[in-house]
Amino acid sequence: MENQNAITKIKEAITRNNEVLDALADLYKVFADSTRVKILCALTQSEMCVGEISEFLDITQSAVSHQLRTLKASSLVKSQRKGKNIVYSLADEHVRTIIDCGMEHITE
Amino acid sequence: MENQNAITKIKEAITRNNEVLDALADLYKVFADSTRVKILCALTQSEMCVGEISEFLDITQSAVSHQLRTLKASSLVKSQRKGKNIVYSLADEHVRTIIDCGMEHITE
DNA sequence: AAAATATATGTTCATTTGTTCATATGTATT
DNA sequence: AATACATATGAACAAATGAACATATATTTT
Repeated sequence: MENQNAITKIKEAITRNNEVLDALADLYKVFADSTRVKILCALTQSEMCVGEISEFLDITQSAVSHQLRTLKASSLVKSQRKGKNIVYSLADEHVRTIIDCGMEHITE
Repeated sequence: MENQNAITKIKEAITRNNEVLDALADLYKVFADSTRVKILCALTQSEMCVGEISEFLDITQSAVSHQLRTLKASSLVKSQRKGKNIVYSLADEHVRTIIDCGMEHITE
């Protein structure tokens, strides 16, 4: 059973990396919502405060805030107070890469 | 209002690409489940039939079949009958790329 | 210190999603 | 053709999710 052996090895590898794969799925969960994707996409262009995002996505300020919280918890965005606003921006370049990565699959 | 103008342009860009961004979120939705990620991950190593996947993930054959259906609908896997089995494999290299992309963010 | 402004949080509700169970479909083997 | 085997499908149900509403918190401006 040559092939069976190969399958067993793969099974072991998956089991061994179980937590990492769970974390991977969790990361994609964050990108798996069009509101969040749009927020992230906007932030690749420029930092923005909550009100601005709320205004141009045409959803409640509350909804935006909740989503930003999710994004922040996943270390995808960071925030910084500027005057009376809290300005959000991308945490690092990974976000851009991940978005581009997905885009390639779509636009082919 | 220099910055306001920039925001307006971003808003327009997001609105213009609304469908694409929705599709992007939909794509990520497929990766946003640990069962599916594990299936995809396994398939990067070798093609497999439903029974094998079911066995090593330790979930119902039915559950696997349902998830494979989702994966196929998103053009991430393809299937082919071989004898009495139906063997699934990755549809293209994009899957590998997308997984690697996310991995980088996690393992840092 | 009070009022105004911006953001965050708690709760509720409707919707979506993943799994299991039962069963149907389809192919291979006898 | 009948049986066994592998996969797919449908229904039901529990859990997760995203949005809105109401309200709390925090900072700035007067």
